[in-house]
Amino acid sequence: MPDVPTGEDDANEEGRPTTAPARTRRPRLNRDLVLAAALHLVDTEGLDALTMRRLGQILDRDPMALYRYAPNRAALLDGVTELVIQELVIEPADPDWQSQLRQTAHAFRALALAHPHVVPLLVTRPLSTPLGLRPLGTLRPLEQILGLLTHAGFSPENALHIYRAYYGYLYGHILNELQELIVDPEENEDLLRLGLHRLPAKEFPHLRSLAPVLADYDGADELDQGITILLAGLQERLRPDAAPER
Amino acid sequence: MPDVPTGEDDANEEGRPTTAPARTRRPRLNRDLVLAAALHLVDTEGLDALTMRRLGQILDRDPMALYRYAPNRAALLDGVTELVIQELVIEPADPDWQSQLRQTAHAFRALALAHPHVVPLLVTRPLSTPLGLRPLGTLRPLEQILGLLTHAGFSPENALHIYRAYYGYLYGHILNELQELIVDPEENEDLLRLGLHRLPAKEFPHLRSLAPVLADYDGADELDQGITILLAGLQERLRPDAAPER
DNA sequence: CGAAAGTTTCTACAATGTAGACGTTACCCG
DNA sequence: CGGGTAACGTCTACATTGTAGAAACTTTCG
Repeated sequence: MPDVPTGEDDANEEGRPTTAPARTRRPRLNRDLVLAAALHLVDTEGLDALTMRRLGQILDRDPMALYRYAPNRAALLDGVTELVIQELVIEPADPDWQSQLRQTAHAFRALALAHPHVVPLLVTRPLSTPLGLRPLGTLRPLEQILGLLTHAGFSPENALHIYRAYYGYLYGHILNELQELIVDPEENEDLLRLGLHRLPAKEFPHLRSLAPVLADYDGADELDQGITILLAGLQERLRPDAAPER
Repeated sequence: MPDVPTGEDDANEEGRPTTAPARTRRPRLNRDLVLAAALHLVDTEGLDALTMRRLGQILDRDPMALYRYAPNRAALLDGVTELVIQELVIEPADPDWQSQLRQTAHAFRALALAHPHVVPLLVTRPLSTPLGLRPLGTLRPLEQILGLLTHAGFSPENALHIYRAYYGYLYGHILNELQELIVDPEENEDLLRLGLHRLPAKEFPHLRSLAPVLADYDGADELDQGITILLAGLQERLRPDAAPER
């Protein structure tokens, strides 16, 4: 528990003779402040560190104060997810939809790598909320991509299909990449060798021999290849400017 | 809290004059029994229902007894994931790798739909364990797919790339599909309409107009299309029997 | 200055995961 | 078959968590 006042008695530091001094260093709370603090906490210490008490302590409030800004902890998590998703910027103006999608994919990847602990929320939290009821911020990328694609000449239905394949792959890639990466990259290779060495040679011949390849993983490149493949396939199957005929 | 003895005092039912009678209806516990019960619980009531106390109650043991079979709750969850993954069968013999991958994809999808509450574990739990240290059961599909692909003539490196793109898309599709489906399909359409209707028309024109299309979603078809696209792209890019030249 | 609305805190509680010591049962070997 | 040993199960206890409800404080505005 770092970066906390840690006063014995966590009242304000100087006594309170004057009426106004306690106000210093306690800007009025609001939802954005709370969520920002929550995100920071998750980023630096992981999901489990985000407890009401801990967050209250960081914001120098009683934990109960947080309930003014989120009805419960789950809502707080949703807020964090939304915050992260909102960082994603899409340029729906660009007429070159392929390069646009590619660029967005990399932006998304960067986002995920910047907030690895949030990714599990990102991919699973929406499972608890039906699409129609999600916070607007969460739906915006979907809308924008749809816009991008219809603007490029796809029928709405095809745009939706493309979006699904695209986001599907994107999510999956991110999960894959994080799985190979989240560990301390220093010991990564050793751990990998050691770990794979443990596997029974007869049962896992391929995996074992791939240790070196697994060790140097280029996520950006892997993503780019995947997107390329996908886009090529998509373009061939669903032509823009064509009637929906899939 | 259904299907539980619910005796006031949960000692054995008749007193204990004889020494052996309490044994009835209490088969000796073992890891598989515990995990099976855990999976069943998760399947029927969701992840949050899986508490040590609840599981102990179901197995008619003190909650502490479970710690003989899993060092902690997280390990239990991992066990459940592994259990589900092991249900996935892959036929590495089939020389037609494309149809094999397609078939496996559908098998995986079926698995996910059969255990929707486990999917979040499936995709995120591995994040906590470096690849080299995962339980064998978890790595087996990876190994098998690699086998399948090298057997089909791909270089090990290319096999790995294909695996990544493939599993990436697979994971992503599943997450997407569950997001559109997990709600009670009865009220699904209404909820969707209502939900989307809430969106500001100016900001979300495309999404709003897609409500009907969103409402009838054919996951199997969507998956199949995606796989087709991906495989086509892959085949074109990485030919089997060719030297690795990507 | 005083009332009303909005914030923050205090107190309290039920539920959870799990450590440690203790009892109980099953099994094995002489 | 009898006793010893190791595996299995239980009991008690505790620290931590989310959060309800009422009370106190702060700010705002008439």
